[in-house]
Amino acid sequence: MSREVRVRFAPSPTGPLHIGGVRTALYNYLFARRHGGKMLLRIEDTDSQRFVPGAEEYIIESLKWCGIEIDEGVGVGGPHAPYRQSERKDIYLKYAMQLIDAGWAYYAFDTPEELDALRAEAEQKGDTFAYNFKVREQLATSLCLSKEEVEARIARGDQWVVRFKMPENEVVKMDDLIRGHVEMNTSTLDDKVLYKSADALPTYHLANIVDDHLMEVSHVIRGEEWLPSLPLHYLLYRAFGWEDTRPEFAHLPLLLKPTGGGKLSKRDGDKMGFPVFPLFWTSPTTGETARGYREDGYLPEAFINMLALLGWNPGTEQEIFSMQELVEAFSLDRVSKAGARFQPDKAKWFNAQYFRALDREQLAAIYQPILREHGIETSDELAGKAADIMKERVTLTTDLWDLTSFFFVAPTTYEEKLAKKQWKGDNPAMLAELREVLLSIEDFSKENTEVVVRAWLEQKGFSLGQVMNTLRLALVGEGKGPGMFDVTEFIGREECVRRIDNIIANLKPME
RNA sequence: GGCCCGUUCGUCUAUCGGCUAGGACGCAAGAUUUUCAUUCUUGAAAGACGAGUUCGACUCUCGUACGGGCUGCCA
Repeated sequence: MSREVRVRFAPSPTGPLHIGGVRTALYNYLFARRHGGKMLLRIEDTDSQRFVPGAEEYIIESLKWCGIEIDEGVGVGGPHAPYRQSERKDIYLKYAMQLIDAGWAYYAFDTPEELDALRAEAEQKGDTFAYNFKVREQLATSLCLSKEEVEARIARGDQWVVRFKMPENEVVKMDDLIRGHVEMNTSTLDDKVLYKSADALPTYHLANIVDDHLMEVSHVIRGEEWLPSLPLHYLLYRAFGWEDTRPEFAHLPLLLKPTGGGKLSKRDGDKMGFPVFPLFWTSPTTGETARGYREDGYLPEAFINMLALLGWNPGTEQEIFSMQELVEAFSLDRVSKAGARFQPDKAKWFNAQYFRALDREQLAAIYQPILREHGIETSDELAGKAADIMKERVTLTTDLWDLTSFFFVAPTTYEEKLAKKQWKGDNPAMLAELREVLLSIEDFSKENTEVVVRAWLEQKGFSLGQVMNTLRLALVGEGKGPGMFDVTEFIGREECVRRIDNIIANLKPME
């Protein structure tokens, strides 16, 4: 049986998407593209309590920044619209009732308080309360209440939920594309809530199965935290009579905190010393903010490349992958089983690799907004050139200004260590002489300037290091930066002279 | 606690019974360099433990330990 590949990314809008979610979306996307299928975006907002305004927009913008394209779903539309579960409300009740009618589910009237009490009681005895075959006939459920009583309770407006009637002692045999064959005994499982009358909304389990079926999803690729509910999902497909079209499942290894203490979560914010979100986020309720990869100066291609390799590998030694290359190389059976700790240093390395591959036009586009923030108006050509000269030293795009500001702004202070070493003895006089040499140069290209200056220093018997470092002190102010002839060419003859005059006038020789 | 999943260098990983266990990040040393970087070379660094299967186990089986997930009218 081969059917059209249709996968979905189905986040819950309870806050910003974290990088684990992005990776899940990415693997879904790669799988869809690899097999010529469709990528859907469904918003699972069935928990009215945890809904966070702005989260959906954030998710969409994040995917867009990452280059993960949605073929069908929220923000795009499609044949199975709507794709927001809160807008599909009326669909689910019917299915919940169908399950009750078929004996696969039942009404339960326990209040949250009663359940809390039962849990507390069990805990006191060192037990864990489970809502299952052992207790369901002793509780306020349609399994033991009379039909009249059930109807009366519903009619009078008592709140109820629909629970799945988990069979007793049955071994559910499941197959996972990543983990292989998995078996679980239903006696260890409990009767999950499928539908809640309080807000007339299904829970994840029901909505998920119904929507995946209705939307003709062929493969469910999701985090490993869902593995324990797989038997329930299998049983739901069976209860609905949809086993023939039940999707294949793949449970991805979790992304762990770098400290090793559990799975990465939204609450980690950026307290780990690196962003856990793709984009900057401001909480609409608390006003709290969290850093994002985009704002921190990462290139989306580098970010994606890094994420792709966290839990998957191509089996070759290739490390740098464009999205297209990822699509071509991706396969679920090369996804690893063990959780992966996120490693911030590697993300930086990827970014540095991608940054140096940028051409001047791309560099200018990235650098111009940063320059403007610093009050520098310049041409795209010069912005691109400045960034290009220094690009091998850039890790994050936010490094750019620190690394290249001297191209645009003359130094006002001089690094003490370098000044102590260079601004003494004959060096000030030597620099004054070099000023005249520079003034005399007609063709100020770096190649020509270098020829002239080298000839001069050889004739004078100066050492290259001495001259260059003193000149660096005058033009850059610090012991860093590109080759000095890159600097002279970039800032031009007049600016060179001006900066030399500046240091001679303002910095007293050391001794 | 119960159920489930996992376990190769510090980290991400390769190895699908024959290994001198490979690569990458990071780290260290050296070389190149007008500074800082880059680059290049080299190095240190791993099969959780115990049984079994086998001519042979990192690879298969079982147990133990450890890690993780789930155990909500959250997803």
